[in-house]
Amino acid sequence: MSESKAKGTKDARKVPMRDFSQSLPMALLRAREAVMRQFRPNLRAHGLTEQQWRILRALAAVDAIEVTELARVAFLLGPSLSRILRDLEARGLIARETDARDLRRGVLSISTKGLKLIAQVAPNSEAIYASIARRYGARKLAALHKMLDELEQSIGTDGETDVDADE
Amino acid sequence: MSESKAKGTKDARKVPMRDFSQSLPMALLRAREAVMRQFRPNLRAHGLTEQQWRILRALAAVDAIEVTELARVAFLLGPSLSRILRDLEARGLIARETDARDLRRGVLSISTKGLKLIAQVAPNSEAIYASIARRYGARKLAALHKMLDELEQSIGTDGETDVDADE
DNA sequence: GCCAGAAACTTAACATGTTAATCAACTGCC
DNA sequence: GGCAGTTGATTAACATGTTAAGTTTCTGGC
Repeated sequence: MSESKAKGTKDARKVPMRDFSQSLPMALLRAREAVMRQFRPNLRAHGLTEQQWRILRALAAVDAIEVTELARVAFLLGPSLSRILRDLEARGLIARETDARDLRRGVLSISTKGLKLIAQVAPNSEAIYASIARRYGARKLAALHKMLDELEQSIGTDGETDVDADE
Repeated sequence: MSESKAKGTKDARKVPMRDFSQSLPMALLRAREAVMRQFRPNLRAHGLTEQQWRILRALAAVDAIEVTELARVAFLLGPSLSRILRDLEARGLIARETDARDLRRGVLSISTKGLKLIAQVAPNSEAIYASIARRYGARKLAALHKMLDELEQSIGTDGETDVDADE
């Protein structure tokens, strides 16, 4: 019933490697997609993408913030951020000015219009999150967060994981 | 020293919502990125993207497979898959033919050249994975996999999570 | 055996991810 | 005080994510 539809499934393996079922990136991707599938419709209904929403939330949490720092906080690469900021500014959801001490730096802040939009989206978004927490278990969710953080730490710390390195 | 550089950080919150630190999608994204950052250089050195690698791996594990089934297995959307298959076929890494019984269906398989490429990439890739498993802990990694699967299950099962739904 | 509707892909259009290159502004050093 | 090197940010170019529309082929009912 749930067997693969591929022909010759039985021992058709041609290379010595883990199966997808043991792929960590895949597992993380699948889990994330399952979560995001819950949020996207709500965001889309308000004309927002996931990344735009991340930026608005980050801006709403502070008075003002520089572009580079925002990229770090919202976990976006510079080029993506540049494009999105251009759009959000054009839509009047954010405001930007230049740092007087360092003309290279851009300083961003959310607009009143942006805050209103957040107020419209947040409730439903929070409810969806609560639903996930309820179904998965709040305690378990906290444990998952902890394990993900630790994974990030154990990887980020040191090691290039370069096989040919002496170490 | 490590405090936020944003001005007025203290209680600058303007909206009632969770902080990013409690965002599940962000946590999953960060963890995944930390992992992928380890693999990407190796793949890129062989002219492969993450998704192209997923497809080759999936094809190497079977004799032949249909496009739709491959999309499911490699967790890619149809449009992305179409583009990637076009490129991989042009590079001679895969072969495709049409199902004689149903001319709509495309049947894919990996080529000898594709298998050779996998053989070149896989060892290093496996070593990187082993390094992650060693640093994070094999037992813990297995537990994380389990929790991610359960998260996916608890979300995927039923519920639209629509706040306005009666349920 | 024909035709409406479904199914399997593919194309299209727009947004983001990713790396490299560019550009303007700043910093340190001589 | 001027220039090499660095930094903050954007632009460029290509690949994928995402949703909608289009194409070809099947399938079922008449």
